[in-house]
Amino acid sequence: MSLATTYSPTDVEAKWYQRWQEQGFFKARPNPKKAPYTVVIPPPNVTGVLHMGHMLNNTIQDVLVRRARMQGKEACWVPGTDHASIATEAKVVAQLKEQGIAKSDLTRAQFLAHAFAWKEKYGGIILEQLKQLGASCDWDRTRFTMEPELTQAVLRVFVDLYNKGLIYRGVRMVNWDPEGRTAISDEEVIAKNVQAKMYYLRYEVVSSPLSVVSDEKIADNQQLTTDNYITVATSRPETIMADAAVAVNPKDPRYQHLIGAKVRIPLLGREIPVIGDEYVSMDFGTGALKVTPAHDLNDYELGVRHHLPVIDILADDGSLNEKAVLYVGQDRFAARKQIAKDLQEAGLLDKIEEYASIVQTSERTKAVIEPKLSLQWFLKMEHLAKPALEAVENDTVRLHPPKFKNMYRAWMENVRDWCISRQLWWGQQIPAYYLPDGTFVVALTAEAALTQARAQSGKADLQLSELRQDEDVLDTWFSSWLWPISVFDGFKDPDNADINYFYPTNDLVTGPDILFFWVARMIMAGLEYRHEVPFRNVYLTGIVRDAQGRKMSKQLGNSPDPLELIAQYGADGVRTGMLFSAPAGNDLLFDLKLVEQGRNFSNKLWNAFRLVKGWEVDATLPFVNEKPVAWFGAKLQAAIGEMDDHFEKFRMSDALLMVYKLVWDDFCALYLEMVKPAYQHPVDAETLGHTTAYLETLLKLLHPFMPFITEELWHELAERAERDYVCVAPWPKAAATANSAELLAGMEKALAIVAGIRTVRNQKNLGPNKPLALVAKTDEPALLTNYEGIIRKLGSIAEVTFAEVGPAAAVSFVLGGGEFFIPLEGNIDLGAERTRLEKELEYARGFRDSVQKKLGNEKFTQNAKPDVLERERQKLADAEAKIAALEQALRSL
RNA sequence: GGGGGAUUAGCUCAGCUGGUUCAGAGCAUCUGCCUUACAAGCAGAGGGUCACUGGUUCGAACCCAGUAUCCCCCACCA
Repeated sequence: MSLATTYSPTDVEAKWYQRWQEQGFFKARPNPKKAPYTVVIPPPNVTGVLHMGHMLNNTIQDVLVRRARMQGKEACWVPGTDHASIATEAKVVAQLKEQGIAKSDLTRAQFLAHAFAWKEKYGGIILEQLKQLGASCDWDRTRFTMEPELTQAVLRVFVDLYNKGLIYRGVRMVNWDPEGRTAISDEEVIAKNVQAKMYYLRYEVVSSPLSVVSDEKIADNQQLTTDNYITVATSRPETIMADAAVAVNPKDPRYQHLIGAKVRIPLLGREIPVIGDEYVSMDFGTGALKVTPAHDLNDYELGVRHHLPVIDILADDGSLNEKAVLYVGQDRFAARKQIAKDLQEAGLLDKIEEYASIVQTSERTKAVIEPKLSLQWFLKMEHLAKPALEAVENDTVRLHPPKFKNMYRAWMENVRDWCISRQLWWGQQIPAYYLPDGTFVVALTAEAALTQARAQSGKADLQLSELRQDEDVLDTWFSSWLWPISVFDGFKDPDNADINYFYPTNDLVTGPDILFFWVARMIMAGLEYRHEVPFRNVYLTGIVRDAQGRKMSKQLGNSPDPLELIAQYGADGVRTGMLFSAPAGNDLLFDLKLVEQGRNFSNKLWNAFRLVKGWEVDATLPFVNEKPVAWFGAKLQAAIGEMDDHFEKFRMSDALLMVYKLVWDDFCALYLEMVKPAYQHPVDAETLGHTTAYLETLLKLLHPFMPFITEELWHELAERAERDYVCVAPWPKAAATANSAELLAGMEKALAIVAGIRTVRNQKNLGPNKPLALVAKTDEPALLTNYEGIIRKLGSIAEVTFAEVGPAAAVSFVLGGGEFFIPLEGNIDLGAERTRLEKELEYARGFRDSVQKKLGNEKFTQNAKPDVLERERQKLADAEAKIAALEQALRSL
């Protein structure tokens, strides 16, 4: 035979992916005769490239989708990409910068032209990469969150929510990203622990309040305040120019007397009041707090309570503006260093302490966030969150693993309004139009806006050119949250065949990092716009880490290139490698060894096929493999049932391991070894028929995991009709065979005898093929007779005989109540044999005693369930039999 | 600071409502084999007082309490 001994995936994979596409197997249409099975892809960034996280995520989706397709469902996997507003804009800005172009030099239209050019060049690379992985998406349905149709959906939703009073515009403290120069949502802010410094600054007291101050109090607190100054602790000395007050706790005896006094901002000299507010903790810092309403949320609220002015000294890029008076134009961090130095020199800095602090950073740009008071658009969340929380609480949407339910609840119960406006260009521009009088209207189109504006202003001659559209775009997630609906055009045409059939989708596979960003909001949008959850199950994958548990990163260089891996090990190998170590919700420690294992498994399967394919049939031969065929049939049925169970519970790893062992251990190592004819001998027709059928069933079970090799072997195994592909073959159904328990138990005993023989071979250093004799003293002679062929073949036993007393020169082993002897000439170490048997006997006795004790316990026999009792009795009987056999064996030594 | 999860063989994890063979798998390790499907392989073996302490129970890896360690999420003390 000319088939190579190793399987080579490269050509095979490309070929089959193309054929599947040609056959249109991945295309899904509403089909009333079939149940829908829908998955929408978490759209990757349009300019992204495949990384290991995508590999895992999409492998899992593909396994689910392929299995559903085989189960006869109308499987629809919708692919697409996300415009990733801030990330993509940042990339484009960086690229332009390299070309010497500043974003500020471009008009909006010019910038967008550059951005779209970039998208045309790099967009969609990732989708091509997914094909190499084998992803069985319906590519005709590929969508992009910023394409015209989806933009329409976004605008419709914006207008609708505005009209419902859920979207409002207002000045609020928001998270400002000075790097991206845009506001971001609370979810896009990541708290980072840092080692920071605490600066203790002196604010000179310039006027005393009317209250009488006792000398005593001043003396007590000499260190902190004197008549001359009050010391304030801050981590941000550069913001003193924005100070509006110094706050102390009114109960604080150290400072009470100063409330109402004026102090002078160090260096700057501006006078600010000392105010009293319960908010201030007396035991933190010096107990005196500088209040900077423009640059801290708490300070802002303090300011509102005490009618303090808001002095915003920071420009959008994080540098100090002219309101700062000092350090104008310097970056906030440079200014911090400088002011510390200047304060020191001026003798206004008491001390600097190291201090473990937390800074808020931007998820995208990593820049330190500035709390900034600004005019933004917000979406009220309360109304939307309530039903979305309920849907998860009552398991209408199930999170896998369920531990995420707690996280989800905590977030939902504390959710704040969503800042949806971004000061960017790449995204959906907010459909709000400002009139010359400063008021605005919200409308789907400029024309509609004009009509509204005329009505609102009472000016019938108002022109379109007089309206100015809001400059901001919407948060990317404001389009992503509509994804399960918008990909089926559910906003444009809410009653179309696709949305009615494919929505709600079934399973969503994504990472827990976007549980709030995306998953929670999709549930909200689904309930608001379809009155139905967008999916039933959410499978949350872990993070792909390296074998040492470190996150994969470019800096560490520990992230393999997925395409390189596929080229080297085959997509099937990589897919199985990833799944071998991917229990839901747990981080996955990626190890090349697992991919190797996956590749080796492909090879194992290939060789099993090679063996079967190479058999010559002789139709005149009788069917000699009844037992193995019946046994493997039973094994297969049991495995299918267990696999289905694993799938229902989203235990993909377990399902894979199940079929892995079924193929490798049961089919290859046992079944094929049992039935395979001697070298160059033909096989009987019935054995070949059963074996081929089994192999086909295994290919089906494996197909969701290893789509390529299974398709290849499916076609290599037989001539197939035009559309007979394993990827659309019916998923095997578990059907219990009548006597399967008996078959399995019988074979298990026979195989234990084989294992006993092989152990003797190993211990005595006999080769695997040297023919041996087996002498059995057993109370189950029928078993031995039934399985004699198998024992002979797998144990290389030439002759099986029964005897009441074993031969003297023999090695023996005890199984159940039976004793088995391998007669050997010469090299028997009687002493060693005795020791081994004695050890075994001691062990068996100990076991028997413990069971006996249990059974002798009245409380046990009264309380235990009957089947448990029965099992214990059986255990006792088995132990007794074994002890008897061992004793007998020792006597005959 | 609040909440959640974890701790089982060298590693990664199963162990589903407490009770089948005195705790399982994969990988790794060790021993022996190039036995014509496969050395990307075959056969076999070793390895765990189930984090610790106490409690409930006839019976605990599993339930309860406490301790320790680790991880995750949330969080406006300057």
